[in-house]
Amino acid sequence: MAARRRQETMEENREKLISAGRKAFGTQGFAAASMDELTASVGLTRGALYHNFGDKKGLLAAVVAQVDGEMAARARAASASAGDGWQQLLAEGAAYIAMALDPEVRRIVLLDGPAILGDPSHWPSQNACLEATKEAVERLIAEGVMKPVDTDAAARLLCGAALNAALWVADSDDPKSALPKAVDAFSLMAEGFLVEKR
Amino acid sequence: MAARRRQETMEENREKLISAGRKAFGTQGFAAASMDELTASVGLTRGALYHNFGDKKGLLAAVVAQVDGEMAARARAASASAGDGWQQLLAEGAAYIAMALDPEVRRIVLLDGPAILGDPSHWPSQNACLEATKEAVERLIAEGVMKPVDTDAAARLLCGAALNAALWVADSDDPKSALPKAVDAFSLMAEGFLVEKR
DNA sequence: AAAACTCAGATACATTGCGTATGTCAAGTT
DNA sequence: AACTTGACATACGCAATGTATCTGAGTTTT
Repeated sequence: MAARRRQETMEENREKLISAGRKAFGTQGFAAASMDELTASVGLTRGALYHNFGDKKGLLAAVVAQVDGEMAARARAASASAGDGWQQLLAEGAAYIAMALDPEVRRIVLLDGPAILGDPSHWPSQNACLEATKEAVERLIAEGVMKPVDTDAAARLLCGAALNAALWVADSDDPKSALPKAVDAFSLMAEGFLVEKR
Repeated sequence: MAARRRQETMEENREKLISAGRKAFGTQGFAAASMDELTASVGLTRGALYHNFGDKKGLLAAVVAQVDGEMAARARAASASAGDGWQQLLAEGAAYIAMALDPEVRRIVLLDGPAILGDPSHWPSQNACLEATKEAVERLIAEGVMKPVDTDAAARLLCGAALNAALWVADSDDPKSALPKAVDAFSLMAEGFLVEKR
């Protein structure tokens, strides 16, 4: 057996734990997830966990950062294939609503994340949804498309509306039919920020 | 000592526990609150807790129901002293934003509530914010003031935006100055639902 | 009114799970 | 080749939940 590099295996183990964390936190929730089971499921012990992430919250933070990053990437993709700046903002919103239909995302990023780690705007991962939305809002205000409002407030309202709507869609009796309703209502409400209606 | 009625003392003890729950859950959060300390603080033991509420979550549900009810009352009051139907809706939204500045409300109703008890729209207390908003939206659509959208979706978006904005205000560096920004942006965004701008 | 019964709450116990202190052995260093 | 480092394992203490059993004040029955 060829001697493995130390840093190499450590990185692999970190990745294993984060991956297991996504599964456990996503399905059972943060509180119910046992760190003994989690670490054993990837052939390690809690020793590895506490060495790498400090504590249970540390693993959650790492998991959140990873999921958040992936969400940002998908939102950018959705935004890029849209038309003008305004439609890009709407596309991002719709993308976030759609992403929040993933139970893992809901549980980890929308429910346990804020409850355990505190407000998303203070996360080390700098909550990608908020950042992206804020940048888009700043651009649109500069272009005179959107009315001049506080960009942080507007970004928060838009994200909050989208993500909260997603929670509703996911928990509704018929998610398939609720999704377009949520997206429609979101687009309509967002138009309140427009200088001139379309 | 006069003999106390059985039901009477039981009701008193339930009230004591709920009151202690508000304090403990509101300051320490659900997970960190010790039921031993909580019950002892009102001169009882966990026996009373588990007998009355089944488990820790049961107490949280009772606390949420109480706080939720009080919020609804305050929202109705704010709504009643506003002008026409549309302004009433905005007043309710502003009231919810203001209420969410109370740390107890934030922690219990906005953070731990959804994470532990599940989606607010399925709470036994029937989340008063959603209900009130939904009724207001139905009225306004019937009157032709608001565009015809799905009422559940619109209510969810409005509440989600308001409450999420409140979380932002509370955690911002300068809540005092953030609050009006949040209320302004909320009012502006809500106008997206209007048939004709004001 | 005395005996029988109920049940709200106390007491005691079993279980689980986190975090920490210490040990250990392979990978890296001199 | 001896020494050092540090990633992870092992073992332990502690806290907290939930459950099973007990008790006695309050209520009903005879």
